[in-house]
Amino acid sequence: MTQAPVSKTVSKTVSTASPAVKRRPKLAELISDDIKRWIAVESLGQGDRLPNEKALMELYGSAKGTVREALKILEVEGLITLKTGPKGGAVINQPGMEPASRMLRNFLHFQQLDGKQVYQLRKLLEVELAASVVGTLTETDLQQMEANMAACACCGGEEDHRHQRFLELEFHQLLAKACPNPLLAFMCQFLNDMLRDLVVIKKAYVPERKQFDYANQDYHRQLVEAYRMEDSLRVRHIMAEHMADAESHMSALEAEMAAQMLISGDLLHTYHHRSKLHDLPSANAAP
Amino acid sequence: MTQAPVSKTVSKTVSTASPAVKRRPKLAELISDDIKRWIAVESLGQGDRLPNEKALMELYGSAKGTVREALKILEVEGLITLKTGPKGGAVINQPGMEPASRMLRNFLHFQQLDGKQVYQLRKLLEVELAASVVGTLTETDLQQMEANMAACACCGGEEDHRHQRFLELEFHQLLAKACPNPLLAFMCQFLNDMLRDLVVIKKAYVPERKQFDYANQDYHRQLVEAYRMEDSLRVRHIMAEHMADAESHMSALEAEMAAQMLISGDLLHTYHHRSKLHDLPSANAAP
DNA sequence: CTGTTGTATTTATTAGTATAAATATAATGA
DNA sequence: TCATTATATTTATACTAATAAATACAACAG
Repeated sequence: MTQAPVSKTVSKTVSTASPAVKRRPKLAELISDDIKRWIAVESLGQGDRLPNEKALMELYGSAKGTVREALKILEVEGLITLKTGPKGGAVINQPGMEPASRMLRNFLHFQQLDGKQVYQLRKLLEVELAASVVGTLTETDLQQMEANMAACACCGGEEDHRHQRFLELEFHQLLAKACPNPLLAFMCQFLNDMLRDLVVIKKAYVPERKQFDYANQDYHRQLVEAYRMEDSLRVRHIMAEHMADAESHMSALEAEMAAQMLISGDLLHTYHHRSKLHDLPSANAAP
Repeated sequence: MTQAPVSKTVSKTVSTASPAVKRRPKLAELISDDIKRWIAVESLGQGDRLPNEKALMELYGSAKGTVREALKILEVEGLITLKTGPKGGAVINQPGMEPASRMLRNFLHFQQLDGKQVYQLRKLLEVELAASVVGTLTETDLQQMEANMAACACCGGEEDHRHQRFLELEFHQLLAKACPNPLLAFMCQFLNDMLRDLVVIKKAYVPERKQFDYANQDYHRQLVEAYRMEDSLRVRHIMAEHMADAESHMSALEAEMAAQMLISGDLLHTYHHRSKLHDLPSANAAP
């Protein structure tokens, strides 16, 4: 009815604005960008609701599918969640680290990244992070860390060494969660997640290095001790040693990572599922 | 015809696989995950083609819209690009840093991040990066850096100080591009991009501090000098000083960032466009 | 008051159709 | 022979309509 010219206006405005080089922006992208701008300008947050699909349809003069695609973009970016039913629809969601983490893994999947490079960063960032939480750790935090150490020490016998590594990394995640610098926290958590998934994937990862486990536990013990007396310098020193030690124990298995980066977190449990695409008669063709 | 049971099979398999807590995964997500798995397992890259929409429709026994949504997800994640025409369709694309960068900004938009925290990381990472490219810089790289310095020195007079900052950051981008560690390179480029957009947004950003510009130019000059003689320690020292100096000159405007994080890069030029959503009679409601 | 059932609302998915864009190929002209 | 133009084909893009699924809320029975 009256919405057709509206659609025309939008697409024309932007197609002239982006002068030459790139492709014509798709309608759904324009809409999602517009909504994003709206979120930013109105500074919406957690729980605020977008108009429902029908309203957006007539607002932008687009069809349902187009609006859905726009919303899908925002959903993939973690900015909204879509629910069905009344009180459903698109609600603003302040994204956690997962979307960013997932994208970073997508990026790294096609790069060559080895364990040495991971530890090049970990040696810097974990130390900085460790120092940055001195004085900000609550008693609850410390207790969680101690609980983690207890779990580590308890099942340290003939149990699965992979579980040890899990707990070891969980300790560092606790630290990261307490970090006041969100960027630093993100980077450390990302590195920990990568190492954790590496432990999952490489099932051969059971090199019976008990001494390594014991050393880690000792480092953690010393760290908590230093945290309790809020000795920043000591924390730095211990963590630096801890990371250097971990790097030196880095197995050859960790040397090549970034191969299975795409299959992250949630997808790991279905890793062995056959892809439907395998049944294709002839699909790919590389010139 | 025969594809209806296929669809049923997929949804049933996974709905039982994810036991309790989360919502039923949507069909489009399952498909996109499956394609992702396919990409990883077959280790496809750059230019390999996915089957066209029709083929995917009958392969997964889903409707066009669903397949389109699945492809949309992969497109947002930067893993494929969709083109029309013959030889068009979905082609694998190894994503650059942009998608990850965008998501990270989405995340940070809702956190509180200030300039101090940015420099907490920059002081570590830029130094490490600077040192890591010693010996790997090509003559071309060095010439580009010198060209950048020349541009910096030339327009240094009464010109726009914002342009100075642009060039200054461009110098660091050159370094980042040469870094062999993709993660370190990403993080440094991300920090630079954030600072760059900050310069764009804050139009009031013209504090006539010529001394700062001159100091930066001198640091850069010294860096290139040290790079030419491949003096790793000297590079570290200069960059550390450079960053400390930059932090000390950090303006109050940079203190609060992370407010306009959502409106990144490409969207900045349309920043003042009115959002269509503003015309809404009554949309949002926060309980 | 409590638990169940029904109903309304909203998204999710499907189906079909039509349009526009991009490319390859054939036809045409020089 | 070569370049240019026209045409046809392939493909995504967009729209319309209709059904299915899920949830909140109200009505109802115990």
